[in-house]
Amino acid sequence: MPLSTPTPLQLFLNRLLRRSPLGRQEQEAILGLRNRPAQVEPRQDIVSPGTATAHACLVVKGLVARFDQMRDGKRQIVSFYLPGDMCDLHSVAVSTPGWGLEALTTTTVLFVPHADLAQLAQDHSRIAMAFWRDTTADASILAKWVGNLGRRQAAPRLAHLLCEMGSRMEQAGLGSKTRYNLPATQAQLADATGLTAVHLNRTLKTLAPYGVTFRARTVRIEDWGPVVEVAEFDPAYLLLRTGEPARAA
Amino acid sequence: MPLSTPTPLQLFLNRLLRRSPLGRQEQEAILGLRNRPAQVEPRQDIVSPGTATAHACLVVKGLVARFDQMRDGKRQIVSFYLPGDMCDLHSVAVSTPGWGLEALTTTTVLFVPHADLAQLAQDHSRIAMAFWRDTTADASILAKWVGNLGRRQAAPRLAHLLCEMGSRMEQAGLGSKTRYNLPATQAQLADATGLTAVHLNRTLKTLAPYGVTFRARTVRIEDWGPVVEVAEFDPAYLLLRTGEPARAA
DNA sequence: CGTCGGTTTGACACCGGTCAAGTGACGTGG
DNA sequence: CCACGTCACTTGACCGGTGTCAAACCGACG
Repeated sequence: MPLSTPTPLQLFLNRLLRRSPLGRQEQEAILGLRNRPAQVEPRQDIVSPGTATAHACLVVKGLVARFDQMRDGKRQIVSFYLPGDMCDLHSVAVSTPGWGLEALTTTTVLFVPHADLAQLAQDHSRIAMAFWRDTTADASILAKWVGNLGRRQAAPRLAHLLCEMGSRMEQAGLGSKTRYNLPATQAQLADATGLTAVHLNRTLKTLAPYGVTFRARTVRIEDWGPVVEVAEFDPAYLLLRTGEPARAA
Repeated sequence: MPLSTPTPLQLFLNRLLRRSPLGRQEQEAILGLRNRPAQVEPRQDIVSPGTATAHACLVVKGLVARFDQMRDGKRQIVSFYLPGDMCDLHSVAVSTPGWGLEALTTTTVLFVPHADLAQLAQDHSRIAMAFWRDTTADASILAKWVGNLGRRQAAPRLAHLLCEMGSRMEQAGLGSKTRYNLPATQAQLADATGLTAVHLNRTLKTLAPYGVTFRARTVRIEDWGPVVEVAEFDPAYLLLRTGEPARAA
């Protein structure tokens, strides 16, 4: 439990603790991580495609997207990062060029040196495991997206994304899964669902009868059940712990 | 370098060594992993969707696919595993139900207990890092697939997959990237590319002018360059080390 | 010779892309 | 306070890429 106002690194620690038990000493090591805060304006690339970095990037406030860019400039958003998420944690294990990171809204981030994270993982096996788990959770979401893009039509596809973001938002303490702020444009949601902006707009309307609306950057889902139904959404892949955060022995 | 006939676990070790340095002791620990071999027939599920397992699954011979299944029975293949690949390494970090594993051809696998792998990671920080890297490489491929499915048309999409499989086959020592055995049916390739079997067949034909053929389960690419071009294929995301395997200090 | 799984082909329907125009909210500068 | 530009969203008409359905083909194997 965070005692006072949560520092940015607390957010990250909390996320880890949701899935992995960590001792007091390990928790302090994480909270003591060196870092450099930065503010990024909407539509600005935090990391341009093809650039290697020496820092992971913790989202503190706002919304960040990782994307793959085609030769003709088309973008496919490959994952969203919410406050508390560490964007490039996997790049501690492997420096990963080839993807870009874009701030979708005014965003506050913390840059944390890869080297420090790697050192932590080396010194504390439980932290190593926690990082690995965290990366695995991201990978699990990626796998689901592959299924979503490959085998679902526009409406269930979008519905699935909105269910996912709702669940993640709620779990991050940023709203309820049936009503949350999603600071993205329709064009960006299109980039995430593999649709065009025009068709995303139309698809959004076909979801209206189900009580799904997206206005003023706010997603509202009147009735969770039916939407989950069309989306075939099963949150298991998010690997959320439902109960208390895991505790160290 | 494997000295004598490579044991199955050697395959796995080699794969790890391609990306991570490991000392003699660590290498021996991996080679000494408890395991249970098994043979699986084509089209048979190694792990049914929704089942949790206590074992990771090392492919020794053949081809395995991880897939996501929709309510109506449609499948989306989410990743392919070649000999030497550990199918569910990530599930050591998090037990991941929700996906199935299917043998595409007659396949030999080795089941390795999660617990033993976890123990190894706990005892050897370099092994932990190696596992993490390995998982990260898989995740990188997943991310690329998201881009591929979301923003490319059938022909470049399929071409991209064939380039990827070629590169991976070659690197696993199972052929050359321009000519390799891919023991999958067209329907299964369709499941991987998010197409229907019918359209996959047609798409295959549109690639013929580029010198791409798939007959008798063998992919042939007459001229690598132009195909890479239409596919927009850049192998960086495979995170292959081009030079010597990394060595421990 | 018959069966079966996999592949190939054709005709047709439909989902989603493309292009283009129009609306509405908001901020800026006159 | 209004004129204007910008950006996101909306709508319509049309087109093309894929899906669907159904039949035929083919090679492997009994």
